[in-house]
Amino acid sequence: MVVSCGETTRLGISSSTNAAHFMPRSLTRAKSAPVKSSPVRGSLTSFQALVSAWFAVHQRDLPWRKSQDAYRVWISEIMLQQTQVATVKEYFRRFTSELPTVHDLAAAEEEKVLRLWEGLGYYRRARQLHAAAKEIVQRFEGDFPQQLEQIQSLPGIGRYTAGAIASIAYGQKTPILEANTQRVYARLIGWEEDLTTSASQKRLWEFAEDILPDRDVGAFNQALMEIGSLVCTPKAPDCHNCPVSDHCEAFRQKRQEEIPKPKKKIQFIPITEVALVVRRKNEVLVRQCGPDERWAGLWDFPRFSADQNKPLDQIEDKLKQAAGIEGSLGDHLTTIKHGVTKYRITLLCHEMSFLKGRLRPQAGPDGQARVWQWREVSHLSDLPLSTTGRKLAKLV
DNA sequence: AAGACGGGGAC
DNA sequence: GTCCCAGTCTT
Repeated sequence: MVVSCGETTRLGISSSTNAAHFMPRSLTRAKSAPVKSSPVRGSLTSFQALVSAWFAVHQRDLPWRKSQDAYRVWISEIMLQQTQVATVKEYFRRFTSELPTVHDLAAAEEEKVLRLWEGLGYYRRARQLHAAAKEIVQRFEGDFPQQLEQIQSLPGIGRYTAGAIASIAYGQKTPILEANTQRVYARLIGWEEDLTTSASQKRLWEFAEDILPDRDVGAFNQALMEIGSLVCTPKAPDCHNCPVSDHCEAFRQKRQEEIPKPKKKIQFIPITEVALVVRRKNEVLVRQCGPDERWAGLWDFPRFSADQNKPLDQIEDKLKQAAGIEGSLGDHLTTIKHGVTKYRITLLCHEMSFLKGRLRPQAGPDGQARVWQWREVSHLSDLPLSTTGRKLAKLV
């Protein structure tokens, strides 16, 4: 490790190899006030310089890096929550092209916002984004707030996203901590414990704050995430091409594959469901999902949980009870297997022809009676649907 | 502290 | 198949 003159080593003034006695008295520190040791192995300024230099060369060309406009930074950060960069790219382009400003978003119909979000998942993000835009127009007169606390007060914005926006859009010295940086930081400090405990989170946020440079914080934060994404990967991290391997405790111990501890895996629960394409002339029956269920705000075909062994048992009764209409079960269309959080769903899709009855009136998510509706098949493209709903709609 | 919330990329 | 992803919000 190279320590340049004047920098503090990890051992601070207790190091016997530093050049303190060659320096003017004014640059040395009194023993009675020991300096806080560097948060990383070696010197912090060296670490920061290596991170920034690496980023200048290796950063990807991403659509949200073309400007620092707070609105665009915000949209990208929300889209990127639990969602990979590759997936977000095209969604970001389309969304910001259709709704270029916070005013456009605030004024848009929810249906339009959800349609732009369709396929991205975690749809609450889209509804909260929409709600936040309205709040920004009302509370902040259309100007995206700059104070960290105000940013985080917006729906859908937690500590990570607030820190990301404040640093990237406004250059504020605010820390971030997300999937990439949790892994990077845990390795840098050789953190042994499960990352999900509150003690671990506290330590990692503290580290994130301790390493911040005084300038270009937004680039620095993005650089650490980029290193996590491209170099310091969950499996087989590319330590020999890592700009900060000299500063990494896990690498020093050759335990980068063991740190951080793997997350405990979730036990999947297999379930069987039936979706119905209920036809009445050139219309089909659809339903808007309520605010407290999966795909809240999106539309879906009538869908029922079913017994794995006899999934179609009493299916006509289930439809009658839910929607108030009578139908006759028809052909099997397709079977779609998909996962939602901890569930592995086998979805049997069947035709059903309309016989008689009037749709049961029910209050929709906004209080209006439109949970169940007949929709022209040709207009299904206007409705925001879940991914399975869209697959089914394409077959209709 | 744990669970809910989606869908797809990468191996 | 498995693991993981630029998290947030609610129990």
